[in-house]
Amino acid sequence: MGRTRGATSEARQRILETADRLFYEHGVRAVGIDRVIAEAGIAKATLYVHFPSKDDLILAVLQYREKNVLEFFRAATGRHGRKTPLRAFFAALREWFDSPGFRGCAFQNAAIELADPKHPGTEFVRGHKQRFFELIRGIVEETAGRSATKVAPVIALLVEGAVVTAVLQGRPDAADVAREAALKLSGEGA
Amino acid sequence: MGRTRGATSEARQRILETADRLFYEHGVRAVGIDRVIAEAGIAKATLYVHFPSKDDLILAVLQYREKNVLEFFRAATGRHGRKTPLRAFFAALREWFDSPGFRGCAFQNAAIELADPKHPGTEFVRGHKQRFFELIRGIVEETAGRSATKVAPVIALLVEGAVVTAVLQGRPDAADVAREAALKLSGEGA
DNA sequence: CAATCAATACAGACAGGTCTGTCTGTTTCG
DNA sequence: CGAAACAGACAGACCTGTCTGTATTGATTG
Repeated sequence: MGRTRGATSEARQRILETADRLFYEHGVRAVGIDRVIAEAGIAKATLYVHFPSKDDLILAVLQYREKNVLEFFRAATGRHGRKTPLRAFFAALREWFDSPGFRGCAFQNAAIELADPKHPGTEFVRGHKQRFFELIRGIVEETAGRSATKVAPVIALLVEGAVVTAVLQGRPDAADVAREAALKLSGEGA
Repeated sequence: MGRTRGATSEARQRILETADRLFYEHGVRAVGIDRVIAEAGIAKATLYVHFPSKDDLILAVLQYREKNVLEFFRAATGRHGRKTPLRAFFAALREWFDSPGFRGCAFQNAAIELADPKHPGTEFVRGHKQRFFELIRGIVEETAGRSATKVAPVIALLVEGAVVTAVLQGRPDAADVAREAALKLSGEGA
């Protein structure tokens, strides 16, 4: 092995994917480095070559995940059939809630586990939530026009609330409650 | 020492208060038993007499905290001046967000950290959320009458969303966004 | 009143495990 | 040869939970 180098390494990618999966399933603190290297099938030294510390790995995983998350919602909102963008967004949200292994927002979860507002991971999560809000605001604007400035923050709260509620209840129903309220708020009616 | 016994022990109470504070500030996993006993000023054996394992302590702390939380909101909602119960509730929510050391919902945080839906702590949190919802529903009913059945779940989502948003942003603004939306939904107008 | 007993809490060593991060040496492949 | 990854031992810290032995205190009893 040992062909590519730096940010495009195969081993690096395998580490990211494995850590992402394990961190999401069990939490960033509950999963040790040893478990990541065992399941990724790589050597410990290799991991520490690519990520100087576990905190660096956590941050890299969050960045890696954000790409996928934003892509998922943009794609799902884009390929809406006859649905409006807002309806398509909530369909994607519901789809996410229904997906196997759903355990809420990985960013929120990580921020809570890190329990330190100055941790690089937490700061990244803060940025992510702003970017996610911008995504929502863009979608709301397409439907609600200039009243979006007022309703977008409310819809964002509904979405956040639905995520934490769904994961705790183990049921996706909260997505529908949030959708109905959001449609009404945005003037789409139920 | 050694005067009282069982559930009324002074040492037991000191353990609960200390663990509650530490668990809330740093998380249930980040805080070790050694730190609890050091800051509570009790012996390790004493802790294990009252709580057979750390998981038992976590559960006991959650139960202890629920008493205080429900009391806080019931009291705050009860002693509203000219405010309606719903307005008083959101005033209390805002007060909580502004309180020093605010770090979101301890139950939600614990459930995320435990990352196991079958853990006794997680199951208790699930029950707590139901009880908290009933509290909200009761308050909404006093204002919105029979439409409460429809709007109470939405308001609950707004509240949950506001909590996680406020703690991540480090700002209490989300409480006001949620309040305005909730008042409108409940027919109180802005 | 004085001696004793039971309950409670104390201090802290200890075992056995896990954690992160470092390091040595080997293998694979271009 | 040289770059990358391999395997895995190791250090040092921390974790939970157990255990031994001591001190304090209220109640009991002679």
